[in-house]
Parts: sequence; structure tokens; C-alpha cells
Amino acid sequence: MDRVFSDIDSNSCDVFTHTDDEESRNSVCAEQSQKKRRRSRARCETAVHAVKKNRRLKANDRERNRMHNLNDALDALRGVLPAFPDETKLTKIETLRFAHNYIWALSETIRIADLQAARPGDPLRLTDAPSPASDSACSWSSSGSPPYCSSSPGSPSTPEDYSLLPQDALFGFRCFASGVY
DNA sequence: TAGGCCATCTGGTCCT
DNA sequence: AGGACCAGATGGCCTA
Repeated sequence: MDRVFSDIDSNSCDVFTHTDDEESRNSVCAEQSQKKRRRSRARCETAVHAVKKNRRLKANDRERNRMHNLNDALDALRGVLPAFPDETKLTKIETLRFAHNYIWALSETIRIADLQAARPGDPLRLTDAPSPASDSACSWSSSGSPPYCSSSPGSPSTPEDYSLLPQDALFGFRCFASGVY
């Protein structure tokens, strides 16, 4: 902000410094010069204000557009996530958490399918599943939002939960992201 | 009415 | 120098 003032002062307002010596030599015109200076200063200040205001408005506009782009991306993300017809729109944080968990569920689906393909006829054991996320890896946000697992997002917390995988898990993760769990 | 969510404004910092 | 990004502040709207 101070940069704006210095820019103006060093360009359009430098008349203040350049006229000082002349005024001291011509005392008759001192009062007139002072009035002139005050008017010039007032003009400069309003000009500075206008420049500052204009830059601010432009910055606000860019910021608005940036946030709109961000919201468009979130809408696109909501669009590719499974949803029920009568469901209310996911909030921003829910969308991000659900997407996180959804990706995890899909990768688990692929992994289990690969295991079954590699060992046909061999029933999948719980020991084949990855270690469930420890409770310490999950945290509640201060706002009371649903828990979020940083290590293995949305991964079931108990071995029994793996019975949900893979298809049923998607519903569970949705509820998880929405705080229904 | 309190709390959650959201849009917007704003000033600071970093990057090109 | 100007734009992008970020975080804090503020006010409006909605719901339990």
C-alpha cells in the first residue's frame, strides 16, 4: 500500500519538492504558492485514492473469479461422485473428504479383484486386507465435522468393516464423508 | 438463537 | 509491477 503513495509522490506529485527553493526566494508569492500547493496536494491525494481504489476493485474481481473457478471445480468433482437423487448438495469439505475416501474404495476394489484373479478359488482372507487405520490417524475437526483419516482415508477401523468392501463400502464412505456415520 | 456454511472483501506474501 | 494465492474478518442465509 505504501508503494502506491511512493509511486505517485515520485511522479505526478514531485512538484512539492521542486518548487521549495523558488518559494523561499520570492516571498511575495509565498501565500499564493502555498494555496496552490494545498490544492495540488488535495488533487494528488484524491488521485492516489482513486488509484488505490481501482487496484483494489480489480483485485477483488480477480479473487471473485478465482473462487468461482474453485467452486466450478468442486461442482465437477461432485458430478463424478456417486449421489442419491434426493440428496442435498455436499458441502465443500464433505466433497473433498468423500472424494478422498471414494478413491480409496475404488483402489481397494481393484486390489481385491487383482488378488482374486491371481488366486482363483482361494477365498479372500481378512489378512489380505491392509492394516486398518489406527485411531490415532483419525482426527475430529474443531468444527465437529466428520472424522478424517490422514493415513488411509476412509479405511474401515475394524476388520469386520472389510465385509463391506468393495461395493457396499461406497455407501458407507458417503455416509462417512457426510457425517452420518 | 447459536452454529455451520458460504461469498466477498481485504491485506500480505510469493512468483513471473 | 502486476497477478496469483492465501488466510482472516465480516455479514447473510439456513437449520436444529
